[in-house]
Amino acid sequence: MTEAEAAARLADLAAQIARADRLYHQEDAPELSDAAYDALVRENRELEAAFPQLVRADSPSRRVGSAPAAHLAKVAHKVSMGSLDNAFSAEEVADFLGRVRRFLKLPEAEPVALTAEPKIDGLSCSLRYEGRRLVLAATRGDGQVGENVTSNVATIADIPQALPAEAPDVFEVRGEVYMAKADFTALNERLAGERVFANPRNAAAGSLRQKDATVTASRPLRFLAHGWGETSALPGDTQAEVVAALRDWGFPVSDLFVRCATLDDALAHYARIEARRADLPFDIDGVVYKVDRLDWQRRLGTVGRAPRWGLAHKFPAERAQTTLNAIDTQVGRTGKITPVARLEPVTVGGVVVTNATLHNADEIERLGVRPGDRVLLQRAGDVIPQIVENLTPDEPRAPWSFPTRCPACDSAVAREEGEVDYRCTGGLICPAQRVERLMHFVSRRAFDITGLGAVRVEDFFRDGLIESPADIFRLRDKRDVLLARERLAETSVDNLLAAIEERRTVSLDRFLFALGIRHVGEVTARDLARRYESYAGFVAMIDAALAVREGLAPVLGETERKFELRRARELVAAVATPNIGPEVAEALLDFFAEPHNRAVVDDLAGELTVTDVRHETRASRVSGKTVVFTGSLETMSRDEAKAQAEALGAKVSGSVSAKTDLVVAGPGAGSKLKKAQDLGIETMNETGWQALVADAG
DNA sequence: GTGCCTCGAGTTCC
DNA sequence: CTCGAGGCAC
Repeated sequence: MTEAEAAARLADLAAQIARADRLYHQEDAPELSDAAYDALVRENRELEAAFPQLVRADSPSRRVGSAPAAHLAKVAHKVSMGSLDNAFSAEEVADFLGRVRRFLKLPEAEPVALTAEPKIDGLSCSLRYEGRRLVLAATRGDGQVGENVTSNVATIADIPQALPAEAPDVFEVRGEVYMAKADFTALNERLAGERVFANPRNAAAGSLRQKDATVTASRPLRFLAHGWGETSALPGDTQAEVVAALRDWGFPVSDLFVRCATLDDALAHYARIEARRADLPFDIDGVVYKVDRLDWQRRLGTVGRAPRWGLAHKFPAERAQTTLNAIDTQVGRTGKITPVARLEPVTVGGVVVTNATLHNADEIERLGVRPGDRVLLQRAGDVIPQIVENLTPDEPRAPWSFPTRCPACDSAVAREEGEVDYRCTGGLICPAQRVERLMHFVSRRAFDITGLGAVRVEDFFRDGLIESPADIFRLRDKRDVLLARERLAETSVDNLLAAIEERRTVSLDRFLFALGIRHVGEVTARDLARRYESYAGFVAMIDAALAVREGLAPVLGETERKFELRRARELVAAVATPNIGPEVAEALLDFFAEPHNRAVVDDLAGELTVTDVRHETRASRVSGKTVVFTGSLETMSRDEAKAQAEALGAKVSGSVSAKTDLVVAGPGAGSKLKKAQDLGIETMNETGWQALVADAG
């Protein structure tokens, strides 16, 4: 190869790799397989080795973080890695403590000790030790599935490769991988000129998630332990004891970690940490509190993605001023019209912000903003940009008015009685809504089809390749049409089709969530799936409920209000699923009553295998039974009792009927206990219930 | 009827 | 992440 040919090839490679990086990171639509990507990177490296004088300023090899994380293997966490709820004021911290007390039903005199430590701005990492040897390191990822960074972590000096003999057989240490401020500055100087990292957090993330661990080794990464995941045994009964054990085993832990006996102590520690913030060798964005007693942590459990026993008390967000250039609107999958602020680009908290949501018309009115105004911006929770205040002095100007026509389909825009949002009335004909629904369908929490990101869904929809979800599963018949498309090579087409085939079998909960029925999100879809277990069972319920709804008519002498109440009650009874009330029941039935939706769902189901969902529970003598709690519970809250019952496979009901199997009665139980006794239903007190739970393990 | 808690839906940047 | 609002306990 001549030098001229090599130079041309290097230019070509730089462009291809940059494009692949951009597609992967920003558009979520990779066109190259991992192997193809690696081949490009390898060829680039070899050419540069042969012609060192030709190394380009924009060479992929000189770019920081050039190996995208896509190329790291995925690992499922045994115990999910959640995030913490945030608080921004002392009041919110007090609220948190109040919630803890209420959940645990603690007497007022009982103190709740908290641990407090700085919240380091790095990236969470889980280190799994088996037989006291480090066997796996993983990033947090989405909390359920992270990336395998074992070989990278092996290069971090702070992280022990082995635990001492007294450590348990299985132990997952969790903590933060970070880069010290001074090391970050030095690294950027060393990388001089080329694409430098914006902040230590990005530097740490970019350095850890390298395919080539020798790159990680050259980066000054550090680690601080603050928790744990799966463990075969725990070296203590409190957070503070376990953290002390982690330190004894050789893990760095924060020297600002303290145990606080009271709320005031914890807040004082927050103030102390905040005062020292600038002098600390690493970036922090707040203080983390945890309930010290581990038995309480276990009882408090987790809700959604965050444990009830922990809280991140964040420092006030950084703010910046900028100009509001325009207010645009966009249409969501439900037709909601959302106003978005287009801003003069400005740096806030280390990133350049150009857009910010304005949520709704009320928010715009509250802020009194119009295009041209100066506004104060912050990144809420250091992530989502938010307009805090309008800085343009009040002067009489025409207020910004909400569009009356949908920006996508020109249908009328309407605001329902008592609702804040304006919605496009175009429904099924609005292309924006159709595309958004398709995007929801393929999104990670729904069908999770890799290679079918926002950009491609939009392209395919526009060109008529995909009009409804079922069309996605018929793309395999259009392989030649796909191949004929620009920028879609054979490998990408086959990768995409393979990804689609992988999802041809789907669990009922994901299936229901993916349909995008109003008010039916992930949790509600799971409730429905657990209740009906199979697709056939679910459809049977829908048909029966639709028949009930058809048959509803006011009876003679019934007032409209009474009729509405009866209608709501009967629909809720027909759907018969926990946490589904009148509003969701109505939305569900509205969806299936629409013939077009029904056709779309039937068509889709015909392409798929929908697998049954069974609620995984521990076997116990209340599995499959209906339990009612009545009276007051003394050692636990109702929520906790309910959670226990559900974990044992029981259904919790609020009232006693012939279908009830067990009534757990505390002091002050009245009519429900009496009714249970009259019906000959088994009853027990709280101690009996605890024994039953303990029996199940 | 009221108030709490949780969920759903929409959003930003890399 | 934030907001509004649905569901349910009190």
